[in-house]
This record gives sequence, C-alpha cells and structure tokens, in this order.
Amino acid sequence: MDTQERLLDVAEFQIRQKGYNAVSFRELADELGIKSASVHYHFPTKQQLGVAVVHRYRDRFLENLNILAAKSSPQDGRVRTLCTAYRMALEKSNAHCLCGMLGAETRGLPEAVSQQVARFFQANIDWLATGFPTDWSPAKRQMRAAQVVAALQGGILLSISLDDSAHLVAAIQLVEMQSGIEFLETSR
Amino acid sequence: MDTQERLLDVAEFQIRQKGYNAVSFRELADELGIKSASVHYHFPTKQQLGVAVVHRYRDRFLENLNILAAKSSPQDGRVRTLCTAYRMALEKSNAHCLCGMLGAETRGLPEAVSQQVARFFQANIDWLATGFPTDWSPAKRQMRAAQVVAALQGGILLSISLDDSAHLVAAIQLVEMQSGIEFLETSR
DNA sequence: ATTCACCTATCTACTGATAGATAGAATACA
DNA sequence: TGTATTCTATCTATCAGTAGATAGGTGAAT
Repeated sequence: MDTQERLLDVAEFQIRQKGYNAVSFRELADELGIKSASVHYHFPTKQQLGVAVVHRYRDRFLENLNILAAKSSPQDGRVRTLCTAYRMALEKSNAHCLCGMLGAETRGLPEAVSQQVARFFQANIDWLATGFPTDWSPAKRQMRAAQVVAALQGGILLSISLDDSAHLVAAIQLVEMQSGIEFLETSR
Repeated sequence: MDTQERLLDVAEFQIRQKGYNAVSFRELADELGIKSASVHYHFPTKQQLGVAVVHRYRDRFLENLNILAAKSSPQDGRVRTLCTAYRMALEKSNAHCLCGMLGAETRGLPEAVSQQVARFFQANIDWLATGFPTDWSPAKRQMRAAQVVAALQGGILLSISLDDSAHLVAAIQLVEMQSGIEFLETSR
C-alpha cells in the first residue's frame, strides 16, 4: 500500500487523538515500520504534513457530504445531512473531529495549517448556508449555518471529554429543534 | 507577588493559547524571570501543574457564575447567566476556554488532568440543570444543560478558529431561542 | 537551626531536520 | 538488446535544540 497515504492515515489518527504538537515523526515512522528520515522524504516538514492531512480530511468530508445529500430524501434538508455526517464520523472513529482538535490549537499551529482548518469550518458553513431559504439574507444564512456547526463541534467535544456519545446526539436534537421551528416559520 | 499564583496565571494563558503539550517549564520560567528548576520546586511534575491550573480555573468559573447569578434579575435564568459568563470569558481573554482546549486534547493528557476537565464540564451541566423546571425529569434537565454547554463551547471554538467572536454570539442566540420556546411550553 | 525559594549543573530522552549512502526499478540512449 | 543514467524509497548516522526531571548548593528569613 502507498506509504504516503498510510502516513496521512496514521498522522490523522494521532492528531485526532492527541493534537498536532503531541505527534512526532518517529512515532509515525514506527507505526509504519520505517525510519523517521523516510517520513521526511514524503513530507519534508511537519507543517507540510499537517497541511496535507487537513486538506485530505476536508476534501473527503465534503465529498461524503454530497454523497449523503444525494442519498437522503429531498425534504430532509442539509442540516440533517450534516448532523448525520458528524454522527457517523464520531461513531466510526470514536475520536474528535480533526478540525475540532486543530481549531482549538489554532494559536499553537503553523499558520499554513490553521488556515486550512479555518477553510474547513468555512466550507461547512457555506455548504449548509446554501440549503437555507433563499429569502433569507446571506448574513442570516451564514449565521444560522454557523450555529449548527458550533453546536455539532461542541457536541463532539463533550462526547469525547465525558466519554459519552449521547452528548453529540443531544446537540443534534437541539439543532433539529431549531430547524423545525424555522420550517414552521417559513411555511406559515 | 506570589510566584505560585503567577505560574498558574502564565500556565493557564499558555495552555489556552497552544494546548497542554505545547507548554514547557522553560517557557513558563522565562516568563517569570526564574529558572525551570524553580518551577519544579512549586509544581514537582507537569501533571501536578496541569491539575492545579484546571482546578483553580473551575473554582473561579463556578464562583463567578454564582456572583453573576446573584447580580442578575431573577427572571433571567441560569442559561442566560452561563451565556454571559462564556461571552465575558472570551471577550476578556480572546482565547479558548481552558477546558475546551484540554477537553479536545483529552486522549493525549495525563489522566489526572483529563479527569479534572471532565469535572469542569459536569459542573457546568449540573449548575445549569438545577435551574430548569422541577417537573422535568433529571435526565431531561441534564440533556438540556449539556446542549447549552455544547453550543457555547462550539461557539468559542469557531470564534477562535475563524477569529470572529460573532460566532459565540450566534451560538448564544441559538441557546436563547431554545430557552424562549421552553418558556412558552412551560407557561402554557 | 531550619525552612523557604531560588540557583547551577546535569541527566536522559526526544524533537524536527539534514547529509550522504544504497539497493533496486525505471528510463534513455547507442 | 545492452549499457548507462536517473529516480524512488529507504537506510544509517548525526545535528542542534528542547523536553521534563533531579541532585545538590546558596542566601535570606523565621
């Protein structure tokens, strides 16, 4: 299997567990059974590795989002789809969202990495905002979308820290309650 | 001024900026103009320092919460008070909540530290839950409280990562919208 | 005389990073 | 085709810097 891809896999896993600054080239190398110098062959600097990890994560996440949206019934909005994506991500990995982790560490990250993370969040928000009623102002759409992303990220955080995924489920419930009200407002 | 207290101040600041694993004894020492060995005099291990930082943070936060609750008008519930506390904390420090940061890093932390962090969140939730209508089941009160804490933590995360405190404000709006509905439900 | 709050000096382990070598595969050229 | 060259992916060895931690010493305050 492709070493580069395997490195990204392990790096993503480790960062989601312990954060960027607690991940070392030697540990990554050990995991693959190679030497740390060989990791530098594929990713010359840690910053470049970090950027690559976030980049791939964001691409995959958005791709998955569009697949889920295509599969779900049309009356289920994008909000529900995003909630599902977050719930699936937590169930699958039992770990923090990569960007939830890196977003927290922002000020201790190379700028190139934190910029990628910001783009992940903005992409989430933009994707959601597109699904809101067109008679809402762009600012309102952005705000509503940000509320959803915030609630979901917080839900994951609590789930991890208190070791109980019910907290993400509760956060999703809050989000969908809001959606329900908006539906009533709109269709009134 | 008390060195021990100053160490806790600087450690808290640094952790909130960069995370636990990016904070070093040398940096803390430099900040106070002492040597790293002297830091070990006050806090023999990093773990003990970490525990002390979180402990003090939690105590102060809860104390502040009760002060705010005493000052606010009685019809403003505990939800609004907690929102205010979070907004004030972000405005004052322009940094992540200490426990929001450490909660994310949970799996890369000494267990003693992550336990203290979990207790912070649980204390937040319990404090909130106490303020909900007594005819709600304990489980429902806990869930509603957790929803609020999750939304606020997520709001801070987005505010930090996207460098715009409006995201916490938006999260608060989501929370208060929910509270408003509950008020209607209850008083109906 | 003891304790406190710091110091110097040092330890081992680990960090990201680099230089230079090597085996083997792929490619270019005669 | 056969030889020469280059590329790929890894290695060994090493670097300067930093990590947390410890031993033992110093001067001042109690």
